[in-house]
Amino acid sequence: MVCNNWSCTGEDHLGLRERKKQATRRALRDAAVSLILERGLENVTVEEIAAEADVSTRTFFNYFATKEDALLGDVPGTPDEEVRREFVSGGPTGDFVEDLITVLITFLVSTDDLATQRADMRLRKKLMEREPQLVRGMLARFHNVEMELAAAIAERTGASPEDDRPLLVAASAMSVMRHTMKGLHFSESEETADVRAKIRAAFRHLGEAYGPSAPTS
Amino acid sequence: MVCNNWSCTGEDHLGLRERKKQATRRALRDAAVSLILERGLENVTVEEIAAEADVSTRTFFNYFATKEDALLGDVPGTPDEEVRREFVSGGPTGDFVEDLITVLITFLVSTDDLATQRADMRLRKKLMEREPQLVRGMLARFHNVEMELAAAIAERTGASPEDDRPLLVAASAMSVMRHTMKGLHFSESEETADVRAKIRAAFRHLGEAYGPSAPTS
DNA sequence: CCAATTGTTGCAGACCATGCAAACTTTCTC
DNA sequence: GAGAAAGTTTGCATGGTCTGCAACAATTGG
Repeated sequence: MVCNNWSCTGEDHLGLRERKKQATRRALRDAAVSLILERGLENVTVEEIAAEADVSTRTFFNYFATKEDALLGDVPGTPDEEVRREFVSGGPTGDFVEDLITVLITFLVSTDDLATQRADMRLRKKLMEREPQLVRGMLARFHNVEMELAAAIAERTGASPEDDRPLLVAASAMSVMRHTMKGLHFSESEETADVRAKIRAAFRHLGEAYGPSAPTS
Repeated sequence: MVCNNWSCTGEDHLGLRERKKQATRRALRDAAVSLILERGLENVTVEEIAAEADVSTRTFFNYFATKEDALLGDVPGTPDEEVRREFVSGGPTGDFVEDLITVLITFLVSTDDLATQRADMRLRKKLMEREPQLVRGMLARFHNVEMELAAAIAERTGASPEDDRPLLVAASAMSVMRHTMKGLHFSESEETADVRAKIRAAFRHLGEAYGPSAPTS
């Protein structure tokens, strides 16, 4: 990978135009995050963010629809298409919960390199603590993921379109994921296996709480 | 209950001032809902809503912080205090899931009379279908409920403050509730017992999906 | 180097939302 | 009841968000 003044993350053989766009986007995002961590969501205007990133206010809105968008960024879009296909066709292990966890994890780690990813996650966590209103927007994004996940589950289990249980399972799985994320620190020492174990424990706890032999905890 | 030109729902022995306020609030809410169902969220301004309710634009904002607020209204606030206390102290049946369902149901039915309640719910459903953006706000409201619920669960189970499993259980319970609400029609023929059965079935399904003897569906 | 494409910018304008002070209405007190 | 106290409504001014448009600038491809 090659680094220059503008870009350090993407593929190299992109045109100048594309690289500049990525750079501007990142500059805006960074400006938004740092200013708002410093002064709070209400005390920073789009105008100031744009100025910090050396572009016009108007340009800000060419990149992000709202101020929140600049902060929450391009969080978990769709899962990796390959992972999705494997899940739908019953893989990789054949165990429903284990395979579900695999999919959930791919929502967390996207295409960027791992270090950047983790740093972004830590920043996002800080932002949420500073400005709880942002949780709102985050939940909305998760809702989109939930829909995708439900579709995948329906496909894997062969549920009929009227059957809405896949929606239920997807919704609760997203609860598990949200919950697990809250407990993560996104530090260097956190291994994927640890994350998997945590998610597994959460599912197990739900199974025990709601399952056939429901205890009182 | 006594009805007059302004108010038909609340207690009767309220002062004139209070009755007028309730009436204005309802007028604004009704105006917002009907205009937006008719023309869409983007094509109705606060000015128009206020005009329809015969108050000034400024007054609108004395009642609601945002346009969305007028639509989603005073949805599930806190659960009935009495129900909460009973749940916390291990009642009413002693079975965790059953008692949880009881609490969830009280979130759905508040102090208003049942017919109004159901009509409001139907309207809200229509609004959501017409304007999916509103789901966002609804999720945010549910998030508050989730926190309350988690606190109640923690209290009942005696979990220590660092134990975050109550949060997990509350989150998934809210998923169940959201899911169940989607399947309800809020018609006159829907009995509380039916609702309870549906929620129970959903919990059971989760228990089976994630439980010890996890099947592949 | 020219032409097509794409990105940036400023401007005008609509709308949302809040603070403030004046006018008005209800309630309280005597 | 009359008048003071408390609470509500309203207009006005202001600042901020966001969009459409048209001119301008930069990149790309031949």
